Amino acid sequence: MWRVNTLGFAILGLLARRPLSGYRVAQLMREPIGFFWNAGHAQIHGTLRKLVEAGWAEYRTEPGPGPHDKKLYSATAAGRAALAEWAASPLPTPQPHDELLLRVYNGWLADPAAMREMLTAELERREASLAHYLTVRAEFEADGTPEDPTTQRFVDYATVLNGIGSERYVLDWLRWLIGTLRD
Amino acid sequence: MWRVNTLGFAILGLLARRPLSGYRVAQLMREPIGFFWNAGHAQIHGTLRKLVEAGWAEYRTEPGPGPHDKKLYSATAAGRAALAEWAASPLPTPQPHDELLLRVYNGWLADPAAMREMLTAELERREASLAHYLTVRAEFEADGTPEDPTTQRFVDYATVLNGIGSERYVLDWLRWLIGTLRD
DNA sequence: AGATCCATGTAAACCGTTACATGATTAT
DNA sequence: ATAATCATGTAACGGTTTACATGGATCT
Repeated sequence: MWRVNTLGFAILGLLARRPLSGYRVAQLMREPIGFFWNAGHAQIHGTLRKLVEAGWAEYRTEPGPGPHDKKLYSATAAGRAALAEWAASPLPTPQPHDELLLRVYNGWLADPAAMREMLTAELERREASLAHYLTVRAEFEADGTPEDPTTQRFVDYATVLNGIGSERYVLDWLRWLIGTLRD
Repeated sequence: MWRVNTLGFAILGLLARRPLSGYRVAQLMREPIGFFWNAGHAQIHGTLRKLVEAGWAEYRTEPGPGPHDKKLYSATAAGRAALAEWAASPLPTPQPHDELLLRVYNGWLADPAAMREMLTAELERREASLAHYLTVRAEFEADGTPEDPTTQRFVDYATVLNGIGSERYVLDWLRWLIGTLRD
């Protein structure tokens, strides 16, 4: 039987919250989840099939638009239990892939003006991202700061706070770096 | 001809600094580069072969221990030029894969005590990592803070500062999160 | 004597991206 | 009329991991 991979748990985490079509999973994989995980629809459909084979998800069919039926997936009790155990199990050592740092590491060879341009574009992208996180945080706090770590609302809030911290430190670092590239 | 991927540039960045065997590349891919990129030796040998085919790297053979000859790779002039251009070219939108955040996102289902344990282990790992970065920074600054962005010494320093900032914000966030899991 | 380091390679399996393929419903 | 959205799938290719395979030199 298939050894469920991290993407499997990412998808199961969405199905554990509410039943979804593969198409909706792909959307959520862009918008709230996209800040820490992502996958395209081709990969998602295959993984959903494997989750069903593993007995961790099930679906009911509805007549959908287009040539294929719509499938509404949800997590089974076994799937939820496996997800709950996985969430708190020891983390594997991370294998980072940060292209920005790789660019900077090789930046001593590059034209400083071109480097400054690339970094400024990245700065602007991340300023927009921070602004978005701050809006979301404000919406959370307007309804009362979440406090119970066993609620969906709390964990959503926690990931947003992480996003804010993450963008803030990179922005500081980028501003310092761009400053060293002044002529 | 092969479209050089990000790993190709990661390896080329090491070869642009000094000639290396594939084995040494694999070592460096763990230790200083491992904080922002990584790959196993199987992938590295294949990519080195492709870099040579592309005319961006070359090697001279030396009798090595074991059944195969040792190959000392270095970047060609064309390779260096391509690397310099790539370093400052626009960044693709990043596709994050952060398992820690995925765990937290599903943590509402998990046992809070188990969650606290996993997060505490991660906290300790990252405290050690921060301590390491701080030592490296102190060594840099003892010899005078690097200031010229067109030197290897400066870009190495810049990546270490990034590491410090990155670990510090996650540590703050982890301490807050673990605090909410007190019983 | 045994473990670790240096050193390179192949093969199979799996993961991930891109392109191709179809087609109804709804909004502009 | 045209575009976007909803909806699912396959095929080909390329990237990544894991296991297998070999063997000298050096350290404990």
